[in-house]
Parts: sequence; C-alpha cells; structure tokens
Amino acid sequence: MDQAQLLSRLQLVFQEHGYEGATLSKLAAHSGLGKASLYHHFPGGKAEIGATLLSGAIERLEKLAFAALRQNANPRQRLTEFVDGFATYTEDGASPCLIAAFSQGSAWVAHGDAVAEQFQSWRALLAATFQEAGYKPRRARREADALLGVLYGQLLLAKLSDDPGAFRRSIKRLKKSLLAG
Amino acid sequence: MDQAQLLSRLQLVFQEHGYEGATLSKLAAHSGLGKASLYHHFPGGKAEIGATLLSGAIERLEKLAFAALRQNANPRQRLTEFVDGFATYTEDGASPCLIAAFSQGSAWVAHGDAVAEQFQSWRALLAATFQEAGYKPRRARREADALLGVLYGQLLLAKLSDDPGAFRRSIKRLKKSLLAG
DNA sequence: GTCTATAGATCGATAGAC
DNA sequence: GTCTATCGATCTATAGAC
Repeated sequence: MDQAQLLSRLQLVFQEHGYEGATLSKLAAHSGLGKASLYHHFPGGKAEIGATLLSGAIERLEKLAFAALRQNANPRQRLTEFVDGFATYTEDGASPCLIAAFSQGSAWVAHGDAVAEQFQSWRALLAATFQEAGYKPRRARREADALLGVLYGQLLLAKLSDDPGAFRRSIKRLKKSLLAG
Repeated sequence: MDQAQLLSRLQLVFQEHGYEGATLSKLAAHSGLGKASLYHHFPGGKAEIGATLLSGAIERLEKLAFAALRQNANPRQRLTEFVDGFATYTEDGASPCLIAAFSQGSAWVAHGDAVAEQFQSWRALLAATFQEAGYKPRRARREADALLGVLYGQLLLAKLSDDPGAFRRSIKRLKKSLLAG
C-alpha cells in the first residue's frame, strides 16, 4: 500500500469520528496496520497523523479550489471555478470535510492556529475576488462569508439528510446565482 | 444547582469536544459534580446524558424556530420568524449547535435515527412553507435545503473565523433576501 | 445526593523479535 | 516494515461510606 492510500484510509477515520474519537486502535484497524507500524510511519503518534492529514487537506483545498481565485480570468469566472474546485475536493470521500472535523475540542487546541490563519487568508482572498467583481469592500466580505457558509453548510446537510445529491444540487444553484448576481 | 443549569454545563462539554471527546471526567469537572453523582442523575451514563441533551436541543429548536412555520401568518413572514428563532436558539451558547456535534461517529450510530427522522420532518416542513410562498415543489425543496445549509454553515463559519458577529450579520442578510426573493 | 475508592476495559505509546 | 506483548494513564462504570 502506498502512502497516499494509507493517508486516505486514516482520513476516513478522523472524518467519521472527529479528532478525539479517532483512536489509535480504530486507525490501526482501518489502515490494516498494527499500532507499532503506525508509529514507524508517524513517530509523533496520533498528533502527527492528524497534523499530516490536516496540512494535506489544506494543501489540496488550496490547489483544487482557492488557487482558481488567484488566476487571471474575470472575477465571476474565477468564482465559479472556485465552487467547482470545492465540489471536486469533497469527492474524495470528504463528506463533512476534514477541516470541519478538526474544528472541535483538543484538535482545535493542537492545530487550530494553523487552521485559523489559513482560513482567514482564504476568507480575505475570496472577499477580494468579490470586490473585483464589483462589490464594495463591506459587501464583498459578506458575500465571501455567505459563500463559505453555504459550502460548509451543504456538506453537513448532505450528511444529516443522508442525501449526497443535495450537495451537488446546491453547487449548481450556487454557480447560477454567482453568474447572475 | 437546578436541572436546567446542569444540562447547560454538560451541553457545553459535548459542543466543545464532540460526543466521543466528551469524557465522563470532563463532564464531571465542568458540571462540578463527581462521576458517581452524574450516574445518580443519569443512570444510563454518558449515553443517557447525550440522549437527554440531544432531545432537549431538538425540542428547543422545534419550539423556538420551526414552530413559527406552523402558524397562520403569511409564508414569508413565517420564514423570517423561523430565521429569527434559529438565531435565538444559537444564543444560549450553542456555537456550532449540538445536533451538528452529534452528527459524527458513535453518537450518530447511537442517536442518529431519531435525529435523521426529525431532520427530514423539519426539512419537509420548511419546503412546504417555501411552496406556500409561491415556489414550485422542486424549487421549494432546494430553497429549503439552501436555507438550512446557510444556517448550519454560518454556525461553523463563526467558529472557524472566531467572529461571532459573522453569524448575526448573515442572519440579517438572510432575512432581507427572504423578504425580497 | 454527593463523595472516595476502585474495578475492568481501552487509551496512547513503547520494547523487542522477526 | 510489521508483528506480539506490554506499560502506565485514562476511560466508563460501580460499590459503599456519609
């Protein structure tokens, strides 16, 4: 099994149980490795596994979604590409995404600063793009917050309603309203 | 300390750490009671504490928010009252709300059916109200999903961005667009 | 109704064989 | 690089004094 596949299996455990609920026993069982093998790959134990997954998720979300906002296309085009990228990001099994799972309890204490900084940077980038699209600064920030809120909210909604299609439908809606508004 | 205050303190622990991360030691420490005392009040242990809090949260959300949708006012008026009620519900310290905290891991397995049924019922009620407001059935369901998604998403966003005001601002936005759209 | 003390299971983490 | 065996800490839950 290669590294990417191992990380993917470990990530599922964190997403399913949250950071504190993802015990080493569960991580070992779902990865097919013994506990000691996990410590061979991640000497820092559970905290290092979590940090590796979290930074990987941030990197992937940056590359798939937010990078589109830094390109040269017109602002509304960039925004719809961002939404598409976010949808792609969620397709590798990231139902309620890993970053949300890490926003609770001791995971937040351990890794929260890095997440919070990255998040604020993304938030500012998105607001700047709305501003380029013609919104005044204040309004642009609120549009950015609203868009982020919808994206995260729909992820949770898809799980609560046990309806994966709900997320895809809301993505289509979002793109339409972005192009229209 | 009365029962309501005890439940409120216990709820904070579940919201902070998620269901699996809310250990009896933390629950005892934050409630100011010993572990054995908790078992006196909740013979079923952690599972009963969780179930009590969850059904209380569902009841409160029904009463404060969704009940408004069952009244006789015109549909758009009911919808804005629903949004107001949802905002009120979140003010008793329910940052990312308890129901969201229970949507992970073993809490979902233990209490998920009750949550899922209640949630689908709420979702249908909200869709019906949008339908009364003039939307066709399909469109009404999507408006309902979008609204629920925004509400839940903004809760998470307020935590990630460490900006409680963001939620309040998005509520104002939502009401305006509901009245306009 | 609350406490201390503790049982038995499981936790994160390590040692050492292969 | 993976395993079994095991450590001390912490977990859920209980017993019994007050």
